[in-house]
Amino acid sequence: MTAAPRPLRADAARNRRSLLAAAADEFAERGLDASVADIARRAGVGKGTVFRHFATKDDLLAAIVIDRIDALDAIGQRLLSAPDAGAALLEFLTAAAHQRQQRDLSFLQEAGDISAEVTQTRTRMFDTVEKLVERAREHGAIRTDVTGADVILLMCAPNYVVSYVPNAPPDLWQRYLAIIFDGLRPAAAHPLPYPAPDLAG
Amino acid sequence: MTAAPRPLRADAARNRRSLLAAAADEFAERGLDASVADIARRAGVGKGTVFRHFATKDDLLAAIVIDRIDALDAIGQRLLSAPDAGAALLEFLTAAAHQRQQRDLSFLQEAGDISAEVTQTRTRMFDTVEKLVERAREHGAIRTDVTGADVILLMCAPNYVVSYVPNAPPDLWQRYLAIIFDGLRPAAAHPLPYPAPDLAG
DNA sequence: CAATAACCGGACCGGGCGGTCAACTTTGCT
DNA sequence: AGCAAAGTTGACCGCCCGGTCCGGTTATTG
Repeated sequence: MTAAPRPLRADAARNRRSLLAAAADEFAERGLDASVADIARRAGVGKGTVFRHFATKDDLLAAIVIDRIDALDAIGQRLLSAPDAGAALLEFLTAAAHQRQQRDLSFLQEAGDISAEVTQTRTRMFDTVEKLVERAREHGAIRTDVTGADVILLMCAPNYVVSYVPNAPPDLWQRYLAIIFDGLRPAAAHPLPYPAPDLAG
Repeated sequence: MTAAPRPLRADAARNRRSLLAAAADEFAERGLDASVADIARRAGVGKGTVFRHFATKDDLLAAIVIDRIDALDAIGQRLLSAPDAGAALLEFLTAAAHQRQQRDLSFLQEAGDISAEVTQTRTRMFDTVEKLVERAREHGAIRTDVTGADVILLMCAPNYVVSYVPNAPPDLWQRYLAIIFDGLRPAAAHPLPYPAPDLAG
């Protein structure tokens, strides 16, 4: 499907790369409403060039988001065959938080349903998480009443929480990931007052 | 301090009230960048009137934020003399989440240091939370290695988490508050990999 | 019931945004 | 080297935003 009709010209490919990098940085610093003009300037490129490569600002965002989600999914896939299922889940969450900390990717979630491709990629990653959770549950590493959806939702909480600390040290998220993960352990085990949601809707 | 120099005229007072209500609703629905024009329309008032009552959009926001924080602080103060310190802390967090769920007040946090008065009010509430946490810790209701700052930071996580569920049932936050609170219990008790932050900075 | 001070409202302003386009430059093939 | 196709650029467009301002309106007071 969608076989690449033509290879990209050398300068175009180079510009595309700097554009993606600049956009990721700019979005990370300024949030979802970083301006296209600033992104272009940061990439050392005219504003028109941005729109040649990405029809819309949202398309640019989608390209970045898909890239990140795919990277996360790959990590998850690999961890599916790790020996300790509980440690694997924790490591996945650590990787996710770490990725979001390098460049604050809170916008990754804010960017809801930008395109069908984003939705699709995200669904793929959700599946992987579901499997990780199931495995951890079977091994008794996490309580039986939490689902993949729960973990997906809680996944970004550490970064969110830390984002309200003025000059936060870069690894502070580890503290809150630890607390939340402790809440997922069987030892915690107080009954949950509400059923888990279905993220497919 | 700041003794009211003149009572407000009847229509002015009425408009001010509708303006605050409309702004709260509009901010809740559209987020921090709801437009002043929309707020004015919703309040059945001209745009100029908004700026007569609140010199700036941020001032309007600050008025709402201060109101909410004060309400929360009052609840906290009351709970300081509750018999069960652990239950009191949980109830405070429940009240906080409930308040944020009625009208999504995520912007409450986003609205960082809008004014000195906001900072001051927030600091007051932080003190109350600190006391609640201390009491709960002394009663053995929560683990010894979590601080007031931890609780303050985790306080808004349930609402945040739920905000990414497409058509979330209104009480879903209870599930995530329960999980996170379980992570605060002594039973969880895995050592935390990072020291707690200082929110005063 | 005036008279006056307080208040209201919406046209208006400057600025920044996402996105377009036609003139110009670069690339890569022959 | 030469030339068509691909790529680049920045001025430009329409739009919406926060904030201003003044002519008209309304509440209050004696």
